Amino acid sequence: MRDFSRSLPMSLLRAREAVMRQFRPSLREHGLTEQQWRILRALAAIDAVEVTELARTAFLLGPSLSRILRDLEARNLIERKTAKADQRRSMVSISKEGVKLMASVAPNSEAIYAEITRRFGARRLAELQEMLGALELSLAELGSADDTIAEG
Amino acid sequence: MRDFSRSLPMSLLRAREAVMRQFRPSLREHGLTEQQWRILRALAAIDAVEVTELARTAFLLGPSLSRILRDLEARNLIERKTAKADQRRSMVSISKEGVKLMASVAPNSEAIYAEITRRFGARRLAELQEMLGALELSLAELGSADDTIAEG
DNA sequence: GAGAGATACTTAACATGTTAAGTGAATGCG
DNA sequence: CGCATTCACTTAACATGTTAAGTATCTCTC
Repeated sequence: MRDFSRSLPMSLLRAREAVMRQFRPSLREHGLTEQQWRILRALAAIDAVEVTELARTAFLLGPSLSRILRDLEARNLIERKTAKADQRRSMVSISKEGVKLMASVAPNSEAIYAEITRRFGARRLAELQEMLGALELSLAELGSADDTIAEG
Repeated sequence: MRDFSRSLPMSLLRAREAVMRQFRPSLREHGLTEQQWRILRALAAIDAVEVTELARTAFLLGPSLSRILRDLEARNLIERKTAKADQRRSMVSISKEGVKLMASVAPNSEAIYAEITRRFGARRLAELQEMLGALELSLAELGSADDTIAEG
């Protein structure tokens, strides 16, 4: 069997960890986890979203998002109100405080991203991202192994 | 601020998830998590290792590994014995049952990996892995942002 | 050879990942 | 209309990620 430390999943895991390792301390100083930060960033880009849509954008599973939203709401970083037309849905938006927090974290975060880009090379980074996107696409058609079996 | 869904961390996260999505169902059928599988694979390649070394190989943090080893030991998939020369260290090895389980999972796992390689292209996959390794390297010098501050 | 410090883990505590089950609100259809 | 189904979440339960603290053992130095 192939040396597993050279397998694609491990390469991806290590690469991602190397990157996140740069950001975590800064986020931590502001009392944010990586996932909470993803949610705030996703919310900052829009007015309000449904939870399901937010899950897709922030790439989180429903249950994780549910818990995190509960906590972020308790910290007054986001706001929630049920949709008028459909009582099942709730519209989530970032609060004033949330915006303020983002503003205090963003500069540092941007600087770190810039340093990573500088070290690895902007062109190379773009190539890498292109390949990652292509990989995702080539597996998306496949669905999960389960789906394949179910469909067969 | 850059659309975060196009950021490097998100690209890496989505790509890895797309890949792992293929493997998880098969592992699940055998009652294994991704991390447990990593440990068994790491152990299969050698006779016995110390916990710390295993953590590095399987890319797991100590506390996670500690818990998982406890569970794998309870399931008789691994064996542990304290080193003679140094009572602090414990040598971990895969058990006969562990080997048997691996043998039952490996074929399917190999097939999935082969399909991924086929879809994405072997050459392209090698290029991607090379870039991921390079990314890791270019950030390794940097250490974590904390270290940098500490050193400055 | 005794005590301070380092080492190799383990435990603890809290946050998230993951799957299954639960809840309340809409929808579709006879 | 009535009611089974679907939908949008939430809760639950268990596994791992992450940092800090704890424990036992070893090492090094005086």
